[in-house]
Amino acid sequence: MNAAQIASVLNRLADLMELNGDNPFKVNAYRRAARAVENSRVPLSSLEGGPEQLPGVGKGTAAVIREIMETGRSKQLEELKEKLPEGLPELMSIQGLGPKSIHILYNRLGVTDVEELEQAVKDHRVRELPGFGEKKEKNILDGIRQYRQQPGRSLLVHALPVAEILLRRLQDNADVQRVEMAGSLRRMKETVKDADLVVATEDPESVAEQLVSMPEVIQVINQGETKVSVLVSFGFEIQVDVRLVAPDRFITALHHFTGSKEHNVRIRQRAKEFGWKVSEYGIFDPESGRELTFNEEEELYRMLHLPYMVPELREDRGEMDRQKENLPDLLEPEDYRGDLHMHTRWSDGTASVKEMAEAAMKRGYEYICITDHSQSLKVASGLTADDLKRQREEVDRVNDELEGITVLAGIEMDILPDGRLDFSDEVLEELDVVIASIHSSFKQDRETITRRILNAMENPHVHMIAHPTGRLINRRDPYAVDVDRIFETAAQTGTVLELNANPNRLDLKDTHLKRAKEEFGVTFTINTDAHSPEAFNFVRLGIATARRGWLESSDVINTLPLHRLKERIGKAR
DNA sequence: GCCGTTTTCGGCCCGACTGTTTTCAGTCG
Repeated sequence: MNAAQIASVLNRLADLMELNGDNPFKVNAYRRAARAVENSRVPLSSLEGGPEQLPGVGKGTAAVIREIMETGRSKQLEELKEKLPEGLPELMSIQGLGPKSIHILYNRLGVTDVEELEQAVKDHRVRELPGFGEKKEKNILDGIRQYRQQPGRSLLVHALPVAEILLRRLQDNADVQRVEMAGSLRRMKETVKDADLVVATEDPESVAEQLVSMPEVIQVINQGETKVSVLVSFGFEIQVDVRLVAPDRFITALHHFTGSKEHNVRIRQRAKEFGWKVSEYGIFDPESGRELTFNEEEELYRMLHLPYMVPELREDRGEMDRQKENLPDLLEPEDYRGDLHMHTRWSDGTASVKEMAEAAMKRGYEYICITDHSQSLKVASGLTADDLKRQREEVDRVNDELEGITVLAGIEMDILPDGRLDFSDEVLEELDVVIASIHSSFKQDRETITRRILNAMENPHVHMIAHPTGRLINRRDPYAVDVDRIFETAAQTGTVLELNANPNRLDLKDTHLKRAKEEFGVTFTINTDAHSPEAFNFVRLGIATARRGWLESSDVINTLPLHRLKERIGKAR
């Protein structure tokens, strides 16, 4: 059991305890313990003095953690699972229903799943319960309908341009003094539920009017003094929440609505240590009655004697417990010197080698690497060893023609279902960069598919593993791969792991990056896997994800000048 | 369940909003 798995058991335990009607503070204690396990800088097994060394872990939760580590199970969890109907946790995802309501519905009406809840509402049995009424019944019905439609979370790559369009429109409004994105969008999470914006204005009414009268608005959900929510359609539907605040409260509101919720909790606890109160309106000193507002977020953090934390770090994944010098000096877009994974018309790309190189030059890259698919990937017109030789000639020609960029010749080679590689060592050693990846037999069991990737990493000619877990966000689960063994072997063999910046992949994801770096010392590469010149733009998402994973410039080989890059990937021993 | 240079007991983050309520509980972000 790794840290993430133990944390997941603790969280599950907290969910069920909550439904069981346990003391909310106890529930919260389990959630805190889960976060502590997940955020621990040292593996649990090497914690001298045991889990109770972690902040928020005491005798009780430590015993549970020990039990999970030793047996892989939790007796408490099994008892709760036994006691509570299977369908109950699902009810938590219905808007407006929380643990208290579900507890009552279950105990008084015997409601155990969504269908029974719907029936109970239709029979008007729910309105008879204490604390419920007619309106609540209607809300529950709406909640069920919404839950079944599941609009789900939007990909960052879709939501970001919408928010940017709205941002520009608001900036053009003379009544708007400042406007910024907030929420998970500003934190650059891989998916977002809605697009949050914060606006500083003296005239909220006029701004609200502008928002609700935009042509893309298909529904006004809420139009109040301080908040406008609209459903817009830009080829896909997304909810946009705009907060309207007085200019002097802009920064505290921006901070509050940027979140995350967990980070905000820690910020408010911190303020309390000084006897202050933090809210979206400012920092309030109950003694003097003074309320502080700010011009920049940096001042807010300084006020709390904290180092400034960029939005990508605000997840309560340890950032609040670090001194300034222990916070990462995050990777910046300017550090990025070249893309090492892309396709051309030789396989399934849309552009030539030269067109890709020219597009890369325009972006100021110092180098790129052409990595078309290998022979076994027939659907993508994979290249044979012979094709590779001819492609190398074309790469050489482009290098002669173009000044200021170096084109490397590589391959994205399939790891075959039986674990063999698609080319012999003799073919591989001719190439500048060898990326290995999986494009078939995704459904293999954990051991088989993990072994497949380990094999590839153990080959001295394989420099990198592309999209190591194979997940497609919202569409396909990761392979059953044991990521910890991948990280461990990557560190041992010097194999570089990819953060694939394709917006559907972002693989490795933020939490993997952080753990692979901190616990295993893995080195990474960020590549777009571009199949066209336009796709180079995705690097922005890759860099944002890397920042969410606490990566610094020195963790990512794409920040190296060419000669040092060559040294780094020359792992043949 | 956890925690303590004001506390080993009595707290545990803040405010808006809604719907159920004559003063508040639950949910949400």
